This record gives sequence, C-alpha cells and structure tokens, in this order.
Amino acid sequence: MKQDQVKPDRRMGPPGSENWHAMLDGAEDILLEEGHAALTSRRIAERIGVKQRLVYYYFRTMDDLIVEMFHRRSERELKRLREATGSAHPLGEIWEICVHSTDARLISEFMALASRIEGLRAEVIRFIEESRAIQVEAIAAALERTSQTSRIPPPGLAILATSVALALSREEQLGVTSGHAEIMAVINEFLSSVEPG
Amino acid sequence: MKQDQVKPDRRMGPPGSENWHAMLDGAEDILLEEGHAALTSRRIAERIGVKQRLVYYYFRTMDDLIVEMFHRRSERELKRLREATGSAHPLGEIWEICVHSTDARLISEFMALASRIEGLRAEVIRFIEESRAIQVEAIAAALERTSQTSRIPPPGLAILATSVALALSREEQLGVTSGHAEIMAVINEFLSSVEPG
DNA sequence: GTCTATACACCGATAGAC
DNA sequence: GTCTATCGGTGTATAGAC
Repeated sequence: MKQDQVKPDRRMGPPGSENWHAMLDGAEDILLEEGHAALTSRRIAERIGVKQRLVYYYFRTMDDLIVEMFHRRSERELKRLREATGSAHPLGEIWEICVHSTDARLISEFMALASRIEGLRAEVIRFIEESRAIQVEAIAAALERTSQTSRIPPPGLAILATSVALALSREEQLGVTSGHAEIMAVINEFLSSVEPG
Repeated sequence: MKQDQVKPDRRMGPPGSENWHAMLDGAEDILLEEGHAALTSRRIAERIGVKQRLVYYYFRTMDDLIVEMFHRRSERELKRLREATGSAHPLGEIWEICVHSTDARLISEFMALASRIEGLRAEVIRFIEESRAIQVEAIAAALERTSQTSRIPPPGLAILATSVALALSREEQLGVTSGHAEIMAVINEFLSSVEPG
C-alpha cells in the first residue's frame, strides 16, 4: 500500500482544467457513496471515462488528490459564508449553510482521512479557524445591531452552532431524531430574536 | 476487494475467548492509529502474533469483526453511563464519560464505516438512542431534584451535550481551541447550578 | 485450535509509445 | 494529453493438513 520516493519533476496536467475538476467531482461522489476505502485512482478513472494512468497526470499522488478535493470544497464554502455576512439575515443564512451545505458522511470521511494525511489535516484546521472567525464576527455584529447581549459570548455560540449543526445532520441521516425539535426551537428563537423576520 | 457467498456453516471460534478479545483490541488500536483503510485481517493477526487465517476462525468476515468491535465498545459505555446515574453527581460523571471515554478519531472512523456496513449502522443507531435516553432521564431527575427549570428541555440538553463534547474532543486533537473556554464556562456553570460541589 | 498454502482481485505508481 | 502494459505489493477468504 505504501510507495515512497515519487519522482518529483513529472510532467503534470493543469489544475482547474476540465479533467482536473471532473476527477475531483468523481472522487467526491465515490467518497459519499462508498467511503474512502473505495476511493482509488482506478474507480475515479472508470467513473469519468478515462484510463487510470491519466489520474496520475493530473495529481502526483492519491493523497494530493484528496487534499485538493477538500481544498476546493472548503474554498467554496468559505466564499458562501463570506457572502452571507453581507445579506439581510446573515446568521440565518450562515446557519443554513452549516446545516445543509456539507454532508455529515463526507465530514466523517475527511476527518478519518485527516488523521493520516498531514497536508489534509492542515487544510482542515485552516478551514475550521477561518469559518469560525467569520461566524464569530457575524454573531458579534448581529448582537450589537440589536443592542443585545448573550450569556454565551460569540466564540462560544459559534462552536455551539457548528457542533449542533453537524450532530443534527449526522443523526438525521441515521434516522435518529430524538431531541432535534427541542434544539431547533431554541435556535429558531435565538435567530428571530437577533434577526427579526 | 469484494467477495460474496461466504460459506454459512463454517467452524467458528467462541466469542468472548482470549483470542477473540485480543483481536478486537488490536483492531481498535489499528483503527485509532492508522484508520479503517489499514484495518485488515493481516494487520490484526500480525499485531497480536497469530497467523491471518485465525482471524477468520473467530470472525466470519471483516465486517462482522467491525460490528462486534463497536458492539463491545458501546456495551461498555452504556454500562458506565447507567452506573453514573446512581452516583452523587450523575451529570458531572456523564459529561466526563462523553468527553473522555470515546476518542473523536474512533467516532469518525465508525461513522464512516457505518455508511457502508448495514449491521454497524443499526448498532450505532441503537447506541445513540439508548445513551440519549439515559442522559435525558438523568438530566430530568437532576432538574427536579433541585426544583429548577431549564429554557431548553432535557432532550435538547442531551443532544447539545453530546454534540459539543464530540466537537471539543475533535478540535482539541486537531489543535484548534478557539471558543472552547467560553463553552466550558457555560457547561461548568450549568453543572454546578444543578449539582453543587 | 492453529497452521501452510493458495486462489483471485485490486491497489499505487511508473515506463515509455503515440 | 492520453494511452497500453507492467511492477511489486496488499487485500478477503477458503481448502485442507496437523
């Protein structure tokens, strides 16, 4: 399974090209449907209708491909979060993004992969820190706008929102719903008190 | 990678025996240290000093071994939770169990595996529901004991505790700590208001 | 109970032709 | 850019001896 000393100066395909995106798209689908044990260069190639060799023309190693997959995804999500802060109901939109944008299955797979791929772990940390910073700023601004104070300071509220959104999403996929309605009621109450409408 | 139609009446080793436990212990270590892509019959055998063939004497398939591994773990944790409800500070102990007993990496691996192993998914659902029921009962009892009411009803508090405990554990392992102190302050405040001391 | 030996499939990564 | 062909290695699971 392990192979060292990859040639460092191989001829490579251009990032951002059509095949490059198609491979990452295919990789995400496989990760979602079959898990990372099935995420292989052969399956990616088969799924998008090219030969396996081509995957190694666009990505130096499979680990590189995985890191790039997470990077592309997190950049998109950070962009959406930043755009949400400028809207009429920033907190409501940010909450929606947290709950719906990213599949709980995908998160589990990336977390598991991050334990053994150093480059991915760095990307995950960067994403968590950046998204939390955006959330904290949005929460603080919303509280100030309505002259409210919260018993829990903004950084605490941010981590609370993130963890609950992930847990709800995960359990919903499993078919467990006990306690969900009660939590949603509290969250909706908070949102409408800070962002009327 | 996939092999169907396993012989249904093979001679099998006894569950609960020394080797049986040793194999599950080894499997947990591998899952923690290297992830589920490295969780193979060969590595388990190598780790505990037996030949690969023996793993298939104690477990019909690798999926069976994985389900058994989760089952053994969850039974232990449910037992600890039930015992905690009878102690002097039930909520404090339950919180400690949630935060420390189960590694966030292990959870990620099991969640990822549960997406593709039906039997494991059923075990995970059963564990979540049972542990939540224990928590809800303990929270309700503690509130009643101190004649307190909470804006968030017990089922909501239970899911909140679970999700926050998991998120804190995961981020701590990654080295992210922003917002953690704020959340812990709120939780400790709640705990000491319900369970003085 | 535990072993050797083996079938058969799949994987990462590369060499080098076109 | 995309391909065929290939290396060395790992995986699940079984047959059958001791």
